[in-house]
Amino acid sequence: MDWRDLPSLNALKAFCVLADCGSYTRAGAILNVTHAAVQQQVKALESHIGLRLVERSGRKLALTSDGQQLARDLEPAFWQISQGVRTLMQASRRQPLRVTMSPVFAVKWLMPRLSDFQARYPDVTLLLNPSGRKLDLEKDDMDIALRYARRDALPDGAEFLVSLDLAVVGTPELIASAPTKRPADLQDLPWLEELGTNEVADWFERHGVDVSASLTVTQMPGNLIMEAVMRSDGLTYTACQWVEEALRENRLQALFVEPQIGGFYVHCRAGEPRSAARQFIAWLQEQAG
Amino acid sequence: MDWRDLPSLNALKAFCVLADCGSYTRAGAILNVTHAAVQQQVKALESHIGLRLVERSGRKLALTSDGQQLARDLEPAFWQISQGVRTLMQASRRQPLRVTMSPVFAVKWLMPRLSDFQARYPDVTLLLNPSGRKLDLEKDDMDIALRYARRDALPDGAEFLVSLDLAVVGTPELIASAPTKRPADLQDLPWLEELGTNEVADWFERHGVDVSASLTVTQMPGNLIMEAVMRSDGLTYTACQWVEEALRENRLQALFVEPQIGGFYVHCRAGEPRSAARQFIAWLQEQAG
DNA sequence: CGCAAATGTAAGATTATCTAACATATGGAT
DNA sequence: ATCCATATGTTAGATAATCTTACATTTGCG
Repeated sequence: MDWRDLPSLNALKAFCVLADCGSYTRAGAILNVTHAAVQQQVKALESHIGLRLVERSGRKLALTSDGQQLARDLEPAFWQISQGVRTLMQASRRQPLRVTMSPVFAVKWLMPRLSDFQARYPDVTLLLNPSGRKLDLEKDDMDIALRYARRDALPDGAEFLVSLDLAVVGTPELIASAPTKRPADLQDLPWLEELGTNEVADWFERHGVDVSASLTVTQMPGNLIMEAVMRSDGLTYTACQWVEEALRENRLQALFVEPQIGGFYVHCRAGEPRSAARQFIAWLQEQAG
Repeated sequence: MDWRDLPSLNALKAFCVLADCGSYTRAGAILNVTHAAVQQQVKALESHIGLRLVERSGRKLALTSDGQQLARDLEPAFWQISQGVRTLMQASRRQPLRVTMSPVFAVKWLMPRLSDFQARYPDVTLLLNPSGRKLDLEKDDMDIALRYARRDALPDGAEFLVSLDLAVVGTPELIASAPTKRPADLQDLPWLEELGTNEVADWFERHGVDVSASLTVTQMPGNLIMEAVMRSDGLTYTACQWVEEALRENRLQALFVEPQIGGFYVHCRAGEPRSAARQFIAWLQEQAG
């Protein structure tokens, strides 16, 4: 295959359209360019090949016999290319964009805004996967992940989205039931944390408290924790933003607030080519910023 | 046919070559560009289609199933295009370049230089047609004409080549046989001119001589004229350059020399696309200049 | 482990391509 | 016939696509 002295493929395309419709002006309209562009392309093609392909007779154009022969070869070839590309593009459009995130982020931040996205990009189908488990983009076949991280530990390639103030949260009653001046004071109170995580012990460690001593931590599914906290079953460590309303109404209190210590970032699978992914990420950033 | 959202054909070409050879670096070499160019084109194509087409596993590349499907469509299409173009280009190369000119120009100017052209462009076949008749480029199917014109009457689109000094020419014997001070003196001498032309009468008219009175003009084929002039059969009107040697050796004399009054120009058929034509014309200009 | 040989990325340079503006040509309407 | 609407043809300069350069990253091999 002699790829090197192939003429400009755009010129071939222009000629093929011209052959189809028999007019520079109309061919230009079809290709969304001016007649002059088509005419220059065709001229360049004639010059590359070394034969006249088009002839003028009056106001009409006609292909020379060489031009007709070339058009006979080009038309099916371009048709085949067009079909092949179209098939893949349709397949691509049918695939929804798969997004994974923690359930609390889905409920508190993403879902309330989602109707705006769907109004602006009605063609994009989102497939949300709220999951406590941190899914792997490649292995679990996800396109985009929205995850929590501390500010100082953003993974590579992540784009920061929403800043969060983390704090220890409990009912005023529970907090009043014991001293809460220093972090160490809290180790005698009951704690609740998400199944499979180690947030509470980490928190004490970061605050210089040795928790090798007794520490009552009950693990439960994330969606049940706030209910239990509200019943004064224990303290938990969470973002003030997720319990904003309860804090405002004094149904909950926040202790040892760490402002903007971390937040949610967006992570996109490497090399994701779909424009829908770019659109969704840009929309997330707009909503966040 | 949806010509408008076809992806960049160059990107498709790059992908097709990549699919062929399985390496950005090699594909770049084949297309005579860097690996980075290929890789950007393929990435742009993935982004246009919205699907990944290529995957890296270690140092090797592999097409995704979508990529394989696309390559299956593209390869025969590009092959067909390539064949169609190649066929026409070969046909074009086989056609010789048809050049018409006056016989004297062929003999005195072109032929002596022709071996230089053929040495430099051995691929170009010239078909020379020396002809007294002024052929029509279109009707007589000629590509290039080399013709005489006065400087002040160059036809449109003509490129001037060689400047000529025109003069009345005759043997010293003939010229000595009568007064030759003023143009009018010459009207009593015998004249020779090319068949079918009117050069002599025109010359007298330009010099303000009324030749409605007797004027002896013998018309004959151009190639016989100089022989007859040498035999003192008459005067003729010609370019000093064509009889340079005879003038130098005083076998002929020139009267009323009009320096640089006209010359030969080259005229190419409108829209001639062959590079051979451009090469020949450039060579003519170089030889002339 | 360090090197060689790939791929990946981004900024800036280079080309190809297009537009705008005007000239020319043609066929039909007045 | 002459004018006008509608084509094509041509060019300089603007715009956009494409490529290169230079560097980073990844991977397999000795």
